[in-house]
Amino acid sequence: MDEGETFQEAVLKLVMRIPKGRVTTYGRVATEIKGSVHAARAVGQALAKNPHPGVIPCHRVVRSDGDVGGYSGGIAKKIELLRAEGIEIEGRRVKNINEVLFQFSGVGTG
DNA sequence: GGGTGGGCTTGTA
DNA sequence: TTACAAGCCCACC
Repeated sequence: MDEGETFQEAVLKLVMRIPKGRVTTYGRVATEIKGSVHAARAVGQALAKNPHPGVIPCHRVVRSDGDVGGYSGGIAKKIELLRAEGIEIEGRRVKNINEVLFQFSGVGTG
């Protein structure tokens, strides 16, 4: 991330790059920024406190297990948003997580 | 200005 | 499936 950018900013910016109908995992974001999957917790913190709700598709971030994880507005809400994008959700997990899983690698277009 | 605790996680046994 | 441990950042005192 840029030196002037903070961890939170980096997370938000990265999540903003997630296209519609796609999702990513906390670990992916954490690895892209800190290179440590354990930073996933910090990623959740950044999203939980996203200063730009609506601009930051924090609902497109799920757990590596496919579970939608949590959501400040409610897990049910997160599921509804994902389904609204065409993502299949079963119970609290993404069925085609492997298909909608967005990868930052190879997206270096901008 | 310094120290501690909690959180939208992950991986292994 | 359940329980435990590791590492990261922000907020509070």
